[in-house]
Amino acid sequence: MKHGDFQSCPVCGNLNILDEEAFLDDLKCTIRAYPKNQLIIRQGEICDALYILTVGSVKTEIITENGNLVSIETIEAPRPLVSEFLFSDNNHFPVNVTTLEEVEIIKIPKSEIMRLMMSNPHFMQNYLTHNANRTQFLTNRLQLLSIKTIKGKLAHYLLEQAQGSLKPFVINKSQGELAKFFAVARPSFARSLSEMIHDGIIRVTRREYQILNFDKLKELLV
Amino acid sequence: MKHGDFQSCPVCGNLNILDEEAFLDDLKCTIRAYPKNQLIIRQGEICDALYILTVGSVKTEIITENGNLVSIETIEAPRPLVSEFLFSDNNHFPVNVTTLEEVEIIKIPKSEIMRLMMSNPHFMQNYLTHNANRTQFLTNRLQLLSIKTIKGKLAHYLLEQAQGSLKPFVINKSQGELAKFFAVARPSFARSLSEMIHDGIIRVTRREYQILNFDKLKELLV
DNA sequence: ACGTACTTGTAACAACTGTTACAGATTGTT
DNA sequence: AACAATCTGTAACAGTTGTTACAAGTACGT
Repeated sequence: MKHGDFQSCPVCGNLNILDEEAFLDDLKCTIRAYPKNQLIIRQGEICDALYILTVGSVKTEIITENGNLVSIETIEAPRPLVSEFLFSDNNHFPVNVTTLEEVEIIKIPKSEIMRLMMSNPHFMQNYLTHNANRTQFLTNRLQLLSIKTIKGKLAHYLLEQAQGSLKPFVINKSQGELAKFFAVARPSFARSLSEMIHDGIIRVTRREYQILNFDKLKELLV
Repeated sequence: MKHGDFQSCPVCGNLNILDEEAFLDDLKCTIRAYPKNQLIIRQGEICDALYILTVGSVKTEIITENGNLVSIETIEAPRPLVSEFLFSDNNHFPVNVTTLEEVEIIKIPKSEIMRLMMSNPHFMQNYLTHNANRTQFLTNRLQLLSIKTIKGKLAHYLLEQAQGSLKPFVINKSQGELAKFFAVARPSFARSLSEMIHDGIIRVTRREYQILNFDKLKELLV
């Protein structure tokens, strides 16, 4: 079977696998494709396998009690999906996962992961590092959400994305998606955005953003 | 050396250690005590060891760009501190850790953790499970912060704490601490709280909370 | 090129939250 | 018991955000 780029996955890469086919056969994993815009993991479902996205991209979201969706992130192949929950005592997915395009996913049972972990120190190290990175991502997300104003959130996010450069950069999200990312209402986000544009702090063309005034942008964090 | 309850730590427990003294001596770890109200880990510092809190309790907080503090959680012995960041690529602590009382902390170098992980499957399993639980905690925190109203946040939190019971329960945080936990201003929190009391939804005596009307409380989530 | 689905801009108003300030209550300490 | 430190209640006002609604713009497939 032909399949996606397995070896450059942050968890499954660098394992010194000579024969990938034989390795995957031996692993008792299943490979499956899903169409675009399909909900493949529901919040609350049991998590007893590691999912590896080898082709395509997905998004993860939380459903809040009032039915709102808060986006967590978009994930692009090759990368594990929600690997950080596999070993938790309460092994239920805390998020929804939805495909953004046609995807291919390898599903590896938890028992196999345990075996791999024991036998392959590289795999273990990869897994630990990946999960630690995930936690840092979530902590950063927490910090973003704890900023009280929309302009402050956007400033935090833009400063992070721009990485100190004055060059324009693309944020591949619509305003609606950004609003969900910031957990705010879409028209409110649009208002804050247009005020910042009007004040000459940033410039926006389609999904291309450019910071015009770093100092004013940083002031919005205060 | 006498020290705290090491063996019931979620990561270090159940390791079939016969001689704890010998184990700790062999581990090249250091044990150290800190006084009350001391900042022991600063946000941004390098993280290259596992910290295990064996006596006392600490709190963790994030400093946002505008200088506000957002509390993440309080941690009680015995438990590892910020173990979830030890293996990240960017190995800086993303939080401050401050003692709430006199504490004792065991510090184990990262290299020793790697060795333990390889040689002791129990330790590895413990570590994985603990970190997975931490990630679930953070995801839950994320969900809480994404609720837009203060009453909604409090409702979410109280419903979680009460666990379906009508009996009073204690939340060991002041209003100021709860406000920091919810990332809102203290007087705003007090106002929302007093309105909910006035509306007969909850009853509060000191730090004892009781839900009087589950239905109305759940409505606040909408 | 046409239509559909999605995206953006904007307005008016209600609702909510932050800020600042101060007085009174509670707690822990000496 | 007295003191200091912390915590709580509350008020007025400004500032920010949510809601709803609608028009206009853009992207995409056939």
